[in-house]
Amino acid sequence: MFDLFFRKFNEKVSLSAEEETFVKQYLTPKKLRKKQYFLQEGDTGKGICFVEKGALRAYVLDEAGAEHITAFAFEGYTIGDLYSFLHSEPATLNIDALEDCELMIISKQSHDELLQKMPKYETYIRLLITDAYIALQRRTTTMISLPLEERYVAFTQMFPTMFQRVPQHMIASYMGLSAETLSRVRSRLSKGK
Amino acid sequence: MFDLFFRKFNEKVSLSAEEETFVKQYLTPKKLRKKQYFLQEGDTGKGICFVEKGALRAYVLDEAGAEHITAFAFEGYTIGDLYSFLHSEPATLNIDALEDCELMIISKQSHDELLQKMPKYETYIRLLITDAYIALQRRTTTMISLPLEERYVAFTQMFPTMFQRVPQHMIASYMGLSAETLSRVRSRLSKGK
DNA sequence: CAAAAACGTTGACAAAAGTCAAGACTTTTC
DNA sequence: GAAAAGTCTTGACTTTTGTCAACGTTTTTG
Repeated sequence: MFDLFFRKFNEKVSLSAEEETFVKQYLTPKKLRKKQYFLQEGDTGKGICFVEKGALRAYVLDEAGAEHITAFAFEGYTIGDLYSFLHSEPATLNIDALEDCELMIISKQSHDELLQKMPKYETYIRLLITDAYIALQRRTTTMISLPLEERYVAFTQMFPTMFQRVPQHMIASYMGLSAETLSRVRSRLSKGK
Repeated sequence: MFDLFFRKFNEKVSLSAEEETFVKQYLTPKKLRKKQYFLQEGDTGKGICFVEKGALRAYVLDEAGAEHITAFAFEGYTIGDLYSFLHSEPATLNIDALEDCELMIISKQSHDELLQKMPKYETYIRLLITDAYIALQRRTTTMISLPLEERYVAFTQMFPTMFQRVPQHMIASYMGLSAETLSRVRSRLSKGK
């Protein structure tokens, strides 16, 4: 149940069995059925979640009510509304399950206590956020510097999993495109050129 | 000379006078004239820099040789090619001075030593990257979810300084737009919508 | 298993953004 | 202080992308 969480943790900072037991106290497992929300705009205090199994997405709604997907999360990813988590403010993101999920939840209180009591946790978090930041930078750079066709190819290479598990119109949304445009890009790419 | 660096540091983690002296050993001041590079694509081991005074930009070149600005940095900001810094690999970014600059450089070696010897430094870095990540997330969300006019307004509010010190065509580049399009957005906005 | 919902594609058209070129104005540089 | 470089705007035109609608297919769901 906690397998993947500690596998990923140990990849960054190695823990003894005792340390793992200590950290486990602060984690709350949670299951989510497909389409259920982990977080809705306005919620407070829901924590962040590590994905043991399944897939989720985060999205915002614009004034017209259209969804814009800002992130996906699969096994081994961590997802949440980081700003609202850290500042204990209402969420601006919606996060829901694309598949049935098994999650490990870390509450703000657990997070703060772990930071205080366990330097290795701080290191883990630092490395986690650093990786996330670098990935997001790469995504941003791709968005502003590559023409559409190459941007699509770059995304398929960055996130190969994503393209098998997520409907195309959601990938379009994630890329800031209409579903039709993405469909046309794909057909152009497949017809040679 | 080190004033702003420690002011910002203390905003996140407070340091005693002795601790400040300790950290100072690891910092190298550097001045840069306008248009000089701090970093060029392919460089290794140049570190990251804290801006005491002045302004810089980071950009990538596409195959056609066009520049795409990925970031600006002003007083109090930290800028560098984070991935290449942390992994000691050749930079993929170019970073140059938009104005005469006074910088504080942290080398990879200093960074690693400080992380080892000083838990407060690790905390500072964690908080720094967290803030940077949240800001970048906000930028990305703005890019995919807002129509152009509102996106421009959102940027002017996010970075009020930027719009007084940076030529407009660079802001256009940062937003992933042509200079002409940004100029037209501005004229539409000024002529009362 | 049947009905409903979701999904991906395509066509016709409209809207948005990019490109190229010219011109006026400002700042830099020697 | 004159020439050069950089900057911003505008117009005409082209290309890209979005929108709306329709259709066939697959997946969900009761």
